[in-house]
Amino acid sequence: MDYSLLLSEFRRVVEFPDKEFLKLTPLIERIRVKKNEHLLKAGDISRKVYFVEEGCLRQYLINTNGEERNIYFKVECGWCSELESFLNNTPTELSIQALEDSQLLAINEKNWIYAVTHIPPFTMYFIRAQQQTNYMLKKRLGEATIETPEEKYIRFLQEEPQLLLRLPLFQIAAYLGITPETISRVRKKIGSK
Amino acid sequence: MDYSLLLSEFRRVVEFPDKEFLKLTPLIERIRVKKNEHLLKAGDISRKVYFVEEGCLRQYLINTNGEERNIYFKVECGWCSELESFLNNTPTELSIQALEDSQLLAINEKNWIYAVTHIPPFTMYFIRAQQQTNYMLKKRLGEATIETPEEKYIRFLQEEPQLLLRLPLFQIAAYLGITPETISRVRKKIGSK
DNA sequence: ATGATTTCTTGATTCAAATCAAGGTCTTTG
DNA sequence: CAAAGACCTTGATTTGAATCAAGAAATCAT
Repeated sequence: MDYSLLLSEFRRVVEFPDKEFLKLTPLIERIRVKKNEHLLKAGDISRKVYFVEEGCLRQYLINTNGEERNIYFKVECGWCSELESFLNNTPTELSIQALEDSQLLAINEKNWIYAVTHIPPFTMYFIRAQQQTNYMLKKRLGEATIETPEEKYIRFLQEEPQLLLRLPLFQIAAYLGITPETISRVRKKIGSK
Repeated sequence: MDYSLLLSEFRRVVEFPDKEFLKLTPLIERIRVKKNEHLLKAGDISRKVYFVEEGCLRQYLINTNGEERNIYFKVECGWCSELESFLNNTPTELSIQALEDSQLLAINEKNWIYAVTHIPPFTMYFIRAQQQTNYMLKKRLGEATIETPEEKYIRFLQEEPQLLLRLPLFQIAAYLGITPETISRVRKKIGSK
């Protein structure tokens, strides 16, 4: 079994000795999911933390009208989970779905708790990664209601251009909180794909 | 020095033996800030993590037009910080300001890193608290662009009614991402304060 | 390849919330 | 207490994005 992608992601952020990593790998399973398959649905209790080796996941909110908003997309080297549900054993309101056929690493609840309490570099990696997510979410929350559709799309082009190439427009629209029609018009206006 | 509020907050979430807590208290300082004073301004590098003993802080985003959006308010027993800036030594885009005269506990960078690497219950508390914030932010990010002003205000009344009593309306408006005029009209419509 | 389905663009129209404006209420403070 | 300033409400108007609708382009499956 090759876990080099995971290890390199850890080492991007913290020091992670081989010895500690060997304690972690037995706690991991590798799974494959098909495009459109759900890993977590609103109302379910989350049982696993996922690391994307290949493919793309989205976490999203759906309202009573069936309208959806994507919270984020996670591609290679991204983590996707709903720890709040996982740790408190409560149903989540946020769903997780594969947008491409994907290969994932998964850690279950018991193993995750073991890792975070017994493998210090994992703990520190986790705190740092959480923190980055946190800051990103705070910024995006502010931007969500202060920026115009044009500003949102231009920011997206600058910050996450690679997603444009692999996702359909309506998914990006549901991420930016605007309609596909509006994006189409912004594109025309700014003369950009 | 009395740190009972902090200790009770820890114990709300995790087990926290007195022995461990005594390792933490020497790392803390108590500070007072006046209403409207800034603890962190966009462009600054964050140096401390704050725990609110009394008063109210807000973290907010400001754009080039001077428009503001409040990310959240933190009152008694809340934590307010920008760890991302703090840990990476990079300027933050999110400011922190006192909205009332406030009494805070503060932990500086060196001490925070010591605590999170040497005081396990602090580490676990921190991970759990981060996680809660994370989930709250994800949900609010989805809601920010899917809910109507009326839905936002009603949710606010249900979830955080105590804030209504201590904050001016325009701060709440900047939190919900709508104008004070719109809130006024929603109030009239739903016949509620 | 070809038809079927999905996705994207463009145009016309509607509508909800922002903006602009003014007056009223509440709070602070000298 | 009076005056100033801050805050909130209400009304009139504007406007930007959503919605509705249709057709074009791209992708997928057989």
